[in-house]
Amino acid sequence: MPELPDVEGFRGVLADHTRAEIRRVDVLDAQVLRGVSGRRLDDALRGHHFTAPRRHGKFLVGPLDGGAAVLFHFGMTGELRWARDGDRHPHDRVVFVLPGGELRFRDMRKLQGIRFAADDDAVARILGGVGPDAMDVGRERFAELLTRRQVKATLTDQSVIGGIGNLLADEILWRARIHPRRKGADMSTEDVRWLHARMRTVLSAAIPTGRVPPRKSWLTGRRDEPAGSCPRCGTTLRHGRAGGRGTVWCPSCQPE
DNA sequence: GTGAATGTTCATTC
DNA sequence: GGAATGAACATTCA
Repeated sequence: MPELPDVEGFRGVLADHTRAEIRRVDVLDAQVLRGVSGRRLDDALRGHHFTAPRRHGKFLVGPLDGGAAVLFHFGMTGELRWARDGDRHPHDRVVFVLPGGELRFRDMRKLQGIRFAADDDAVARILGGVGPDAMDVGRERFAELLTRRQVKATLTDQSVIGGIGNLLADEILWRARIHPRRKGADMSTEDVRWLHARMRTVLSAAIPTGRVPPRKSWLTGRRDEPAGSCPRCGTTLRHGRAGGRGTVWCPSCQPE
Protein backbone atom coordinates (compact mmCIF):
# COMPACT_ATOMS: atom_id res chain seq x y z
CA MET A 1 0.00 0.00 0.00
CA PRO A 2 2.09 2.73 1.37
CA GLU A 3 3.00 5.69 -0.74
CA LEU A 4 3.28 9.30 0.36
CA PRO A 5 -0.41 9.78 1.34
CA ASP A 6 -0.50 6.50 3.26
CA VAL A 7 2.64 7.35 5.18
CA GLU A 8 1.14 10.73 5.92
CA GLY A 9 -1.76 8.85 7.46
CA PHE A 10 0.60 6.76 9.60
CA ARG A 11 2.27 9.95 10.67
CA GLY A 12 -1.09 11.04 12.00
CA VAL A 13 -1.43 7.80 13.94
CA LEU A 14 1.94 8.29 15.54
CA ALA A 15 1.30 11.99 16.16
CA ASP A 16 -1.73 11.08 18.25
CA HIS A 17 0.51 9.19 20.66
CA THR A 18 3.46 11.37 21.33
CA ARG A 19 4.25 12.23 24.94
CA ALA A 20 2.97 8.90 26.27
CA GLU A 21 5.77 6.97 27.93
CA ILE A 22 6.75 3.82 26.07
CA ARG A 23 6.50 0.96 28.53
CA ARG A 24 8.24 -1.58 26.34
CA VAL A 25 8.73 -2.72 22.76
CA ASP A 26 7.53 -6.20 21.84
CA VAL A 27 9.43 -7.54 18.85
CA LEU A 28 7.31 -10.39 17.54
CA ASP A 29 9.31 -10.88 14.35
CA ALA A 30 12.88 -9.57 14.36
CA GLN A 31 13.06 -9.94 10.58
CA VAL A 32 11.60 -6.48 10.14
CA LEU A 33 14.34 -4.90 12.24
CA ARG A 34 17.01 -3.37 10.01
CA GLY A 35 20.36 -2.76 11.61
CA VAL A 36 19.11 -2.91 15.18
CA SER A 37 18.38 -5.74 17.57
CA GLY A 38 15.14 -6.10 19.47
CA ARG A 39 17.06 -5.78 22.69
CA ARG A 40 18.67 -2.51 21.68
CA LEU A 41 15.40 -1.08 20.42
CA ASP A 42 13.64 -1.92 23.64
CA ASP A 43 16.49 -0.53 25.73
CA ALA A 44 16.54 2.71 23.76
CA LEU A 45 12.78 3.29 23.84
CA ARG A 46 11.66 2.04 27.23
CA GLY A 47 10.78 5.00 29.45
CA HIS A 48 11.01 7.45 26.55
CA HIS A 49 8.31 8.93 24.37
CA PHE A 50 7.82 9.90 20.76
CA THR A 51 7.84 13.56 19.78
CA ALA A 52 6.31 15.21 16.69
CA PRO A 53 6.78 12.74 13.81
CA ARG A 54 7.67 13.78 10.31
CA ARG A 55 7.73 12.18 6.91
CA HIS A 56 10.32 12.20 4.15
CA GLY A 57 9.31 10.37 1.01
CA LYS A 58 8.00 7.02 2.16
CA PHE A 59 9.93 7.13 5.44
CA LEU A 60 8.19 7.99 8.68
CA VAL A 61 10.55 9.41 11.27
CA GLY A 62 9.49 9.04 14.87
CA PRO A 63 11.86 11.13 16.98
CA LEU A 64 12.23 10.30 20.66
CA ASP A 65 12.87 12.66 23.51
CA GLY A 66 16.61 12.61 23.90
CA GLY A 67 17.56 12.82 20.22
CA ALA A 68 17.26 9.28 18.90
CA ALA A 69 14.61 8.26 16.38
CA VAL A 70 12.74 5.28 15.00
CA LEU A 71 12.39 5.18 11.22
CA PHE A 72 9.55 3.25 9.67
CA HIS A 73 9.43 2.05 6.09
CA PHE A 74 6.26 0.25 5.15
CA GLY A 75 7.28 -1.52 1.96
CA MET A 76 4.26 -2.73 0.06
CA THR A 77 2.20 -4.13 2.93
CA GLY A 78 3.20 -2.30 6.09
CA GLU A 79 0.98 -0.19 8.28
CA LEU A 80 0.95 1.45 11.66
CA ARG A 81 -2.18 1.27 13.74
CA TRP A 82 -3.31 2.13 17.19
CA ALA A 83 -5.19 -0.40 19.27
CA ARG A 84 -6.58 0.09 22.71
CA ASP A 85 -7.19 -3.58 23.17
CA GLY A 86 -8.05 -6.68 21.20
CA ASP A 87 -5.97 -9.48 19.81
CA ARG A 88 -2.85 -8.81 17.91
CA HIS A 89 -2.81 -9.80 14.28
CA PRO A 90 -0.46 -12.54 13.03
CA HIS A 91 1.28 -9.92 10.91
CA ASP A 92 1.94 -7.56 13.78
CA ARG A 93 5.74 -7.59 13.83
CA VAL A 94 6.70 -4.91 16.34
CA VAL A 95 4.47 -3.44 19.03
CA PHE A 96 5.16 -0.28 21.03
CA VAL A 97 3.32 -0.64 24.30
CA LEU A 98 2.05 2.64 25.76
CA PRO A 99 -0.05 3.24 28.88
CA GLY A 100 -3.42 3.36 27.14
CA GLY A 101 -2.84 1.00 24.25
CA GLU A 102 -0.38 -0.13 21.59
CA LEU A 103 1.12 1.13 18.39
CA ARG A 104 1.34 -1.90 16.13
CA PHE A 105 3.63 -2.14 13.13
CA ARG A 106 1.90 -4.68 10.95
CA ASP A 107 3.54 -5.96 7.78
CA MET A 108 2.62 -9.06 5.86
CA ARG A 109 5.48 -9.27 3.40
CA LYS A 110 8.28 -7.80 5.48
CA LEU A 111 9.90 -6.21 2.45
CA GLN A 112 11.11 -3.23 4.47
CA GLY A 113 10.90 -2.51 8.18
CA ILE A 114 12.08 -0.53 11.16
CA ARG A 115 15.41 1.21 11.65
CA PHE A 116 16.86 2.98 14.64
CA ALA A 117 18.92 6.15 14.55
CA ALA A 118 20.86 7.15 17.64
CA ASP A 119 21.04 10.81 16.67
CA ASP A 120 20.26 13.34 13.96
CA ASP A 121 23.31 12.38 11.94
CA ALA A 122 22.16 8.81 11.79
CA VAL A 123 18.73 9.96 10.62
CA ALA A 124 20.36 12.09 7.96
CA ARG A 125 22.46 9.15 6.77
CA ILE A 126 19.39 7.00 6.27
CA LEU A 127 17.40 9.74 4.57
CA GLY A 128 20.43 10.79 2.54
CA GLY A 129 19.62 8.22 -0.11
CA VAL A 130 16.18 9.70 -0.70
CA GLY A 131 15.65 12.62 -3.03
CA PRO A 132 13.59 15.70 -2.14
CA ASP A 133 10.10 14.94 -0.92
CA ALA A 134 7.50 15.11 -3.69
CA MET A 135 5.55 17.78 -1.80
CA ASP A 136 8.67 19.93 -1.45
CA VAL A 137 10.01 19.83 -5.01
CA GLY A 138 9.62 23.17 -6.71
CA ARG A 139 8.89 23.59 -10.38
CA GLU A 140 12.44 24.40 -11.42
CA ARG A 141 14.00 21.57 -9.45
CA PHE A 142 11.41 19.20 -10.83
CA ALA A 143 12.38 20.13 -14.37
CA GLU A 144 16.03 19.38 -13.63
CA LEU A 145 15.21 15.96 -12.27
CA LEU A 146 13.49 14.76 -15.42
CA THR A 147 16.19 13.27 -17.59
CA ARG A 148 16.20 11.10 -20.64
CA ARG A 149 14.69 8.27 -18.64
CA GLN A 150 11.09 7.22 -18.97
CA VAL A 151 9.07 9.69 -16.95
CA LYS A 152 7.40 7.02 -14.83
CA ALA A 153 10.75 5.49 -13.89
CA THR A 154 11.92 8.91 -12.75
CA LEU A 155 8.81 9.69 -10.74
CA THR A 156 8.99 6.42 -8.85
CA ASP A 157 12.76 6.46 -8.27
CA GLN A 158 13.04 7.32 -4.58
CA SER A 159 16.59 8.56 -4.95
CA VAL A 160 15.28 11.19 -7.37
CA ILE A 161 11.95 12.14 -5.77
CA GLY A 162 10.68 10.78 -2.48
CA GLY A 163 7.15 9.54 -1.95
CA ILE A 164 5.66 8.54 -5.29
CA GLY A 165 4.88 4.87 -5.82
CA ASN A 166 3.33 2.86 -8.58
CA LEU A 167 -0.30 3.90 -8.14
CA LEU A 168 0.44 7.57 -7.63
CA ALA A 169 2.71 7.70 -10.63
CA ASP A 170 0.00 6.26 -12.88
CA GLU A 171 -2.58 8.58 -11.38
CA ILE A 172 -0.41 11.67 -11.83
CA LEU A 173 0.55 10.81 -15.40
CA TRP A 174 -3.04 10.09 -16.31
CA ARG A 175 -4.11 13.38 -14.80
CA ALA A 176 -1.39 15.15 -16.73
CA ARG A 177 -2.23 13.27 -19.97
CA ILE A 178 1.32 12.12 -20.35
CA HIS A 179 2.26 8.61 -21.46
CA PRO A 180 4.24 6.75 -18.76
CA ARG A 181 7.04 5.88 -21.19
CA ARG A 182 7.57 9.39 -22.47
CA LYS A 183 11.18 10.46 -22.01
CA GLY A 184 11.68 13.40 -19.71
CA ALA A 185 14.09 14.92 -22.18
CA ASP A 186 11.42 14.86 -24.89
CA MET A 187 8.94 16.83 -22.87
CA SER A 188 8.40 20.54 -23.44
CA THR A 189 8.81 23.09 -20.67
CA GLU A 190 5.05 23.45 -20.78
CA ASP A 191 4.58 19.68 -20.35
CA VAL A 192 6.93 19.60 -17.39
CA ARG A 193 5.19 22.51 -15.67
CA TRP A 194 1.84 20.91 -16.26
CA LEU A 195 3.05 17.58 -14.90
CA HIS A 196 4.47 19.25 -11.81
CA ALA A 197 1.18 21.02 -11.15
CA ARG A 198 -0.82 17.80 -11.62
CA MET A 199 1.52 15.99 -9.24
CA ARG A 200 0.71 18.55 -6.56
CA THR A 201 -3.00 18.34 -7.30
CA VAL A 202 -3.06 14.57 -6.94
CA LEU A 203 -0.94 14.56 -3.80
CA SER A 204 -2.97 17.31 -2.16
CA ALA A 205 -6.18 15.44 -2.85
CA ALA A 206 -4.79 12.10 -1.69
CA ILE A 207 -3.11 13.19 1.54
CA PRO A 208 -6.29 14.00 3.51
CA THR A 209 -7.68 10.55 2.69
CA GLY A 210 -4.50 8.82 3.84
CA ARG A 211 -4.28 6.77 0.65
CA VAL A 212 -4.52 6.97 -3.10
CA PRO A 213 -8.31 7.12 -3.13
CA PRO A 214 -9.94 4.47 -5.35
CA ARG A 215 -12.60 6.87 -6.55
CA LYS A 216 -14.39 6.05 -9.77
CA SER A 217 -13.39 9.46 -11.07
CA TRP A 218 -9.73 8.54 -10.62
CA LEU A 219 -7.67 6.12 -12.64
CA THR A 220 -6.93 4.28 -9.40
CA GLY A 221 -10.63 3.49 -9.03
CA ARG A 222 -10.65 1.65 -12.36
CA ARG A 223 -7.26 0.04 -12.67
CA ASP A 224 -8.27 -3.25 -11.12
CA GLU A 225 -11.24 -3.75 -13.41
CA PRO A 226 -10.43 -6.25 -16.17
CA ALA A 227 -11.53 -3.84 -18.89
CA GLY A 228 -11.83 -0.59 -16.99
CA SER A 229 -12.58 2.55 -18.92
CA CYS A 230 -11.05 5.99 -18.66
CA PRO A 231 -13.16 8.16 -16.31
CA ARG A 232 -12.46 11.10 -18.59
CA CYS A 233 -13.13 9.80 -22.09
CA GLY A 234 -14.48 6.28 -21.72
CA THR A 235 -11.72 4.61 -23.73
CA THR A 236 -10.74 1.16 -22.47
CA LEU A 237 -7.64 1.50 -20.31
CA ARG A 238 -4.41 -0.17 -21.35
CA HIS A 239 -2.39 -2.40 -19.06
CA GLY A 240 1.30 -2.85 -19.61
CA ARG A 241 4.67 -2.26 -18.06
CA ALA A 242 6.68 0.89 -17.54
CA GLY A 243 9.55 1.55 -15.21
CA GLY A 244 9.56 -2.17 -14.49
CA ARG A 245 6.12 -2.07 -12.89
CA GLY A 246 2.57 -2.92 -13.87
CA THR A 247 1.19 0.23 -15.43
CA VAL A 248 -2.24 1.44 -16.46
CA TRP A 249 -2.93 4.33 -18.81
CA CYS A 250 -5.48 5.69 -21.24
CA PRO A 251 -4.31 5.23 -24.84
CA SER A 252 -6.51 8.09 -25.93
CA CYS A 253 -5.69 10.70 -23.27
CA GLN A 254 -2.06 9.63 -23.01
CA PRO A 255 -0.80 8.99 -26.54
CA GLU A 256 2.61 7.36 -26.96
C1' DG B 1 0.69 -24.53 -9.95
C1' DT B 2 1.29 -19.65 -11.91
C1' DG B 3 1.54 -14.85 -11.89
C1' DA B 4 1.00 -10.58 -9.79
C1' DA B 5 0.82 -7.47 -5.82
C1' DT B 6 0.77 0.18 -3.76
C1' DG B 7 8.77 -1.42 -2.58
C1' DT B 8 13.77 -1.58 -2.76
C1' DT B 9 18.23 -3.40 -4.12
C1' DC B 10 21.55 -5.84 -6.73
C1' DA B 11 23.37 -7.94 -10.90
C1' DT B 12 23.34 -8.03 -15.74
C1' DT B 13 23.02 -6.31 -20.31
C1' DC B 14 22.66 -2.90 -23.90
C1' DG C 1 28.38 6.14 -17.22
C1' DG C 2 23.27 5.94 -18.00
C1' DA C 3 19.29 3.34 -18.64
C1' DA C 4 16.42 -0.77 -18.82
C1' DT C 5 15.47 -5.44 -17.31
C1' DG C 6 15.09 -9.39 -14.29
C1' DA C 7 15.68 -11.59 -10.08
C1' DA C 8 15.51 -11.58 -5.19
C1' DC C 9 13.41 -10.70 -0.66
C1' DA C 10 8.36 -12.95 1.97
C1' DT C 11 3.53 -13.75 1.79
C1' DT C 12 -1.05 -13.83 0.09
C1' DC C 13 -4.52 -14.00 -3.31
C1' DA C 14 -6.90 -14.51 -7.84
